[in-house]
Amino acid sequence: MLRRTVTCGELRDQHIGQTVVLNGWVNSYRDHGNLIFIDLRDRFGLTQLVFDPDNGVSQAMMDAADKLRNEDVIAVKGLVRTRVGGPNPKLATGTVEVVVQELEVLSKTANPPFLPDDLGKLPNEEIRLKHRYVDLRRPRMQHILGLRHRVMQSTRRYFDENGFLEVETPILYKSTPEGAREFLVPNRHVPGSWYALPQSPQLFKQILMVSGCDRYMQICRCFRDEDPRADRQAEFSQIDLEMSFVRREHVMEMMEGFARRLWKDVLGLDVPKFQVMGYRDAMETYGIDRPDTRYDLKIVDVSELAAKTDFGVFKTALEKGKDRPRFNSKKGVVKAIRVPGGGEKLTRKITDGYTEFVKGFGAGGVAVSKVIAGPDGQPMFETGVAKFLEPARQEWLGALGLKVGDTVLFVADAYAIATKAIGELRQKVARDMDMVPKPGVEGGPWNFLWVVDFPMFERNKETGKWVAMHHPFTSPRDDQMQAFLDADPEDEVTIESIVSAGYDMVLNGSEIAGGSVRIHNQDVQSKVFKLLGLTPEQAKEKFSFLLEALSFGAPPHAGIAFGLDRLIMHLVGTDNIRDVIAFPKTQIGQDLMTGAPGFVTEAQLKDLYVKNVVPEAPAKS
RNA sequence: GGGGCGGUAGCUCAAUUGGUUAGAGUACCGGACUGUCGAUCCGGUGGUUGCGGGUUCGAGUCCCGUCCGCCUCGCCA
Repeated sequence: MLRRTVTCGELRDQHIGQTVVLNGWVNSYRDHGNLIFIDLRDRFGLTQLVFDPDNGVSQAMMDAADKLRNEDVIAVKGLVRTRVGGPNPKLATGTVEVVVQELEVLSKTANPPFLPDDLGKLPNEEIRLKHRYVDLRRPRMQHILGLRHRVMQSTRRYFDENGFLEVETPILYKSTPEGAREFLVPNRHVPGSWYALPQSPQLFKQILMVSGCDRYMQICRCFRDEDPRADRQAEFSQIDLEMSFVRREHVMEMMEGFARRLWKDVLGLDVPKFQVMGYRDAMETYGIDRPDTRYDLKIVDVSELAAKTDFGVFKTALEKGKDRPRFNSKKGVVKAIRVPGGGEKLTRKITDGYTEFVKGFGAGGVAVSKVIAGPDGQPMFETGVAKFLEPARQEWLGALGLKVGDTVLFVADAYAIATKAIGELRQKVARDMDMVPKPGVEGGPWNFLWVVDFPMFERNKETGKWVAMHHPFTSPRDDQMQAFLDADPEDEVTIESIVSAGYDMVLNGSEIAGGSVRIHNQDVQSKVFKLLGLTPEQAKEKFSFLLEALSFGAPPHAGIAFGLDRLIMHLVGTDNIRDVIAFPKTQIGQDLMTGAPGFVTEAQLKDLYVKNVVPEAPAKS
């Protein structure tokens, strides 16, 4: 085989006169009869080859070149020269071409299902996933694979420099049925016993701290058997981290430094200092715990003013029950968003759509009004709920900062519903108003944000039981520790007021990392388990190894995990997680290329003491 | 589990109100062509309209079921 001396992205004017060997795929061929051009492609770029009979190409070679087709794999030896037909500015190698002297066809292709270019419309995703090896040849996909690689390299460098130890943790792990649904793996040695695949290495990394590792990192695979989304796969990757002898600020500082390094290494960008926002502020002002601060559209609580109107919808909502346990006993709320310039852009049709939209989150609808210039030139309300606002016109204008041309949107409901609905509505309005910058390098800005001071516990909607908002190993904030230990488990008001030492890193409205200071004290851990309704026996059965470890000299420790796939999505500017995973799965967990998951033989099942109870599932014989 | 959108040639799409032999571009095959660069020109092959039923004189089109892909709610400690 003719082995390459240069890649297809390498040749420049300085190489003119050299004899080189190239290997690659035929990206396109332009056959002029007695003159044939080939664009040869590899991961590194494109180079134009010429088969030119005026330059000593034999008839046999012309015949062979004549048969070349897109995606054939070839090796060529030839002379680098200036392009006779003028440069091609679209190619990095566009000033030169290689006059072929030797051709070796390494592999002929069958007619490919599609051509791996980024020029036209992509085939549908089903086809791309089935022939993933063709799809991955596309420059765009090669770029993403390369960027992901660079992120992982940069990650390892940064944490190595900062004293972190890369340690692998088991994939075959113990089932702990809290949290996400688990993937299970039978163990043939003990009939009826099962491993679970880890939702995350959470407990192992804590135990590594107790083990004296001091600082741990791992780029690890995690498994959660829940329905996927555009930004979520059942099998995904985390950059998993844990540190000993630190408090919240130390972790946040280290991780902010990491993000800053990543953006510098990968994109060459300097990221400004992160904002820090309390969970409560995030919920009040943005209606979500991961605010997108790239656009303003702040949410304003107008309950007090709304109570003074004669609008029945507001009044009814304000009478609603006290589902606002974490903050105070206030009942229903009325929340509003001022949309600058909405009067023109947000048509009746669009705002009618908003009512349907918020119904999806359980709210009744959206009340709308517009601010126009009145007869005296001063702003006044018109359309929608204007007549209910007009009596207190100045108060409303003042409270919301409304100007002529604005639209104001209201959602009135019980606290949790109104907050969620208007938070989602805010994001939809921003898209409709074209206020959301494009993602990726051309877009920006990069609004990094820490969200802190989450509640420790929240009520499960169905069972009414306390559940840990982050996970059961999250510590109360240092200044809340004693209050937590002293708290009467029946004292609902106190329990829900306890704030944790957790933190989420949010980028442009998406959670890219989450973590917490961990409990390193057995008493605190036991109290958490108790509040979560675990008896000491149950806690022991599930987590005895952790409790035991904590009893044998546990250092204060804290950690965080980054969603690697989401990080990459931001860095490349895509909203499809499958684009950043080499071999992703579909919505029902299938790999369309390999056909996984598949059926297994009865003999395999018998070995595992597992019986198939789905009669229609055809087992292979 | 619920809601929405989609599935027609290898690929991207079209096909009037249910009406002739389901078309076009591209890929592929054959031919022409010595400076192209998403080459061009001429000709050709290529279809279980996802699958299974039903309605009808007649179904890509209407109805029922089902499979698959995507988006989404629930879910994701």
